[in-house]
Amino acid sequence: MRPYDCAMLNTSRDLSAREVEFLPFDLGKINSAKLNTLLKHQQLLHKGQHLYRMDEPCHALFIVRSGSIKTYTPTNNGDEKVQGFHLPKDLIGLEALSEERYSISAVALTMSTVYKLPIKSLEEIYKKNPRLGNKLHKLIGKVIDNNYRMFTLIGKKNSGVRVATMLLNLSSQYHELGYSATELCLTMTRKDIGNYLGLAEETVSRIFTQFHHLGILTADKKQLVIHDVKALNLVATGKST
Amino acid sequence: MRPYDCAMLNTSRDLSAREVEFLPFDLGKINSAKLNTLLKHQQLLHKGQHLYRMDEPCHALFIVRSGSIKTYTPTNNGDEKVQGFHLPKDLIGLEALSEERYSISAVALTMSTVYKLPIKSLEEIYKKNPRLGNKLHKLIGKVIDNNYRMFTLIGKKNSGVRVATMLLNLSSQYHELGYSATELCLTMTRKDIGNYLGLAEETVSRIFTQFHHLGILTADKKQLVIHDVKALNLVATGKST
DNA sequence: CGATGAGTTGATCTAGATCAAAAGCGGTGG
DNA sequence: CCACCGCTTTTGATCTAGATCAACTCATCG
Repeated sequence: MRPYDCAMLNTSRDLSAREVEFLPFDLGKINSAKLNTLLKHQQLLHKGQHLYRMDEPCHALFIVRSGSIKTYTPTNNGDEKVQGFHLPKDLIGLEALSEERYSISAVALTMSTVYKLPIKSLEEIYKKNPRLGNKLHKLIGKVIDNNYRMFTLIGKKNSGVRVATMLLNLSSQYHELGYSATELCLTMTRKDIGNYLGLAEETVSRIFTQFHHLGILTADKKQLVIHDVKALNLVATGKST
Repeated sequence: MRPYDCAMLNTSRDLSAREVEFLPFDLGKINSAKLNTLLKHQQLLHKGQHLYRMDEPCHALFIVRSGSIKTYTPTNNGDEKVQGFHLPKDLIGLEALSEERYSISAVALTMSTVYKLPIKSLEEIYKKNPRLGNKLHKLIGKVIDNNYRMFTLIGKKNSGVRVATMLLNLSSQYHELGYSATELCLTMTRKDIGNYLGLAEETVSRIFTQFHHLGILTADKKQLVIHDVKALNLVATGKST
């Protein structure tokens, strides 16, 4: 299977059948004309370009369509806390619902496109299309559920488990998108990975070489090849030595 | 101001004006009869009793009305990861929206009461009462926003900052509920606090005595008195020595 | 080309974990 | 009422995973 390709995409406003596949909803009865009235516009982001910044007023949520988005909290001292890496089908911006103002920032790690879901249209979705509203709820639940998994990972697990788990998550997410689960492109730096997992970049690097020596994977710069998914799973579940 | 009191509460089905104050919604136009059709039943929990357990099917969200609820993820080895402590007005159970099955467990730390919000009624809320639906969205946003703060706290901050921040959060939450911000009852053990913050219980204990020596607080068993909120804030923001 | 940033590897240090012991304190049952 | 057990908390001593510091190698790029 082909590895994920961040190649250029069509950026027209209307959703084609192919694109609709990429939405995290089971669209069933909803035709794309109807959907277009809810998902207004899509937006193209170049590498390094921000989708939104902390403290900006929030008028919309976003669903990633292609590429890779990093969310992070800037800290007083110029540093940052990486909060997540978001691939196609991911919903982002929920954290802003409470204050109608983004409380974190989102930046494109590669050229990316996102669908814009105006907050005003949420009400309409719930009213006119309860099934879609239900899907949205499930997505919200998934975000929160995933957060709890992260708390366990960062609060209780050692560096090897953290890195292995993160790589497996990436792998399965790519797989669900129809790409290779074993050969993929890390869109983020070692430093970003470390920051996300509560580790130093040197530690991440060491774990990578350690996994390489165990024959589990090969990580050459951004290119990652997983040779032994089973072994990686054993590490992630703490069942390895 | 009186410290939070976990005393016995009336457990009748209908909401009195006094109780309505305790809901996290700005109820404005909504009269309590109408609300009763949405918030079915309330539930009394004794100390140690579970509200729900991981893997159980989920039919409802809950809003804490009184007492103190701990959520946690049981781990394979009989241990657990504490995910949160929930006080009145907190919404819990969102993580179950994605699978219609709870992915964590919730247990009462003191005698508590909760309002039950059946998932089926969510649709109705959005349809018939968009204002209330909007409030629900804000609550969801708040939960997620708070999760990001926790990621930063646990991924980047040292033990002193973690404990100070947690105590200040508790303090301000009690304050918002109309209780003393400086004199409060810790409903959880040191072990729970440590587990929640990614620290050993011994570390939490040491931080408490350290804060005591600095004149910041007195923690005698469950009883906490904050003597110097300003200093505690300095610690929490990393601006202290 | 120089420069700047990403990645790797080695040496050293330290915050906080772990291990150990003891004290306090309910609760229970005879 | 007392003896006992189990749980929580505290404090001290020791250990270690991972941070930090430092040096070097590549790529990429204006």
